[in-house]
Amino acid sequence: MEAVRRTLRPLVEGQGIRCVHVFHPIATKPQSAPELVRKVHGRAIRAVERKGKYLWLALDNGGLVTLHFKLDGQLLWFANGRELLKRANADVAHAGVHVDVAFELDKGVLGFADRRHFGRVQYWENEASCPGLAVLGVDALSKEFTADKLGELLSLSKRPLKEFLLDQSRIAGIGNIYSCESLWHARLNPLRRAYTLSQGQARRLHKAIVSVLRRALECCLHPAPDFRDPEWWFQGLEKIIRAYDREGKPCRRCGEVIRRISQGGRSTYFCGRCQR
DNA sequence: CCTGCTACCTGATGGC
DNA sequence: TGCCATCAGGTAGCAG
Repeated sequence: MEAVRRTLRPLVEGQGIRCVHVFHPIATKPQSAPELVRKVHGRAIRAVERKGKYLWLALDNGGLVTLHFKLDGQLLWFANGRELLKRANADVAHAGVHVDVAFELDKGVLGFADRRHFGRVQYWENEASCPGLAVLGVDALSKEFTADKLGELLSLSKRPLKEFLLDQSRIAGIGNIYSCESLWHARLNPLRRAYTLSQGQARRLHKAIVSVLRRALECCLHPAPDFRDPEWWFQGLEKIIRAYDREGKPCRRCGEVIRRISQGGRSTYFCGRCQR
């Protein structure tokens, strides 16, 4: 999401929103689509911000449009309204592309698409009024996320490390892939209870989280996303992945077979020998 | 407060 | 081929 924010910023910052289209109203649920259109029409985009996995357009009236991609959401970019209306939800043979919501700006059109319809585009009067945003803990890429802060959070939780890392209300921005990867790098077993870590282990985990996220961000920015291509997806992430989705393959550190278990309804991949 | 379960959707993949 | 089960980068809402 940070790579998306950085790429999107120069495209939209400072631009006026001339027209809002909601092609699939499910994308604004439980908010009403006409209300989103009414509130956002004619406003200007002051900034593009992010916390955890929430991305938002900060508007000139203090309001915001939050974009949450869930599992499959993505941004699209069209040259103008004519191109948008020609291609949005049209036949693939006619360069059609699935679009849920679109914002016609002074120069270009920003689209939001999620065929699975988990993702959301919503309007809020201020940051505090968006519940999902309000409950987020410290952002994992922020300077407030220090080793001491992580140590303190760990000491307050009895949950297994893997579930602890996925809890956005403690640390925001770590998902299933990066939690597996961080624990692999820190050589910590995902089933370990958070509060049982020593200070040294907490520092190791902090270092692992930060380095995994920084390297993933570098990866996702080179090359940067091209929102004009609806097929676009992050390139080169595979080359930094060490444990995720490697069930049955050898651990890249010790050679033991990577295991897959279920924790909190999600898959966890780890090495049972070198992660302790 | 905390934890665990289910729902929300669509599409890809693999076994038979 | 078809059919069915399972899986997917996330969160919200609910019961206990």
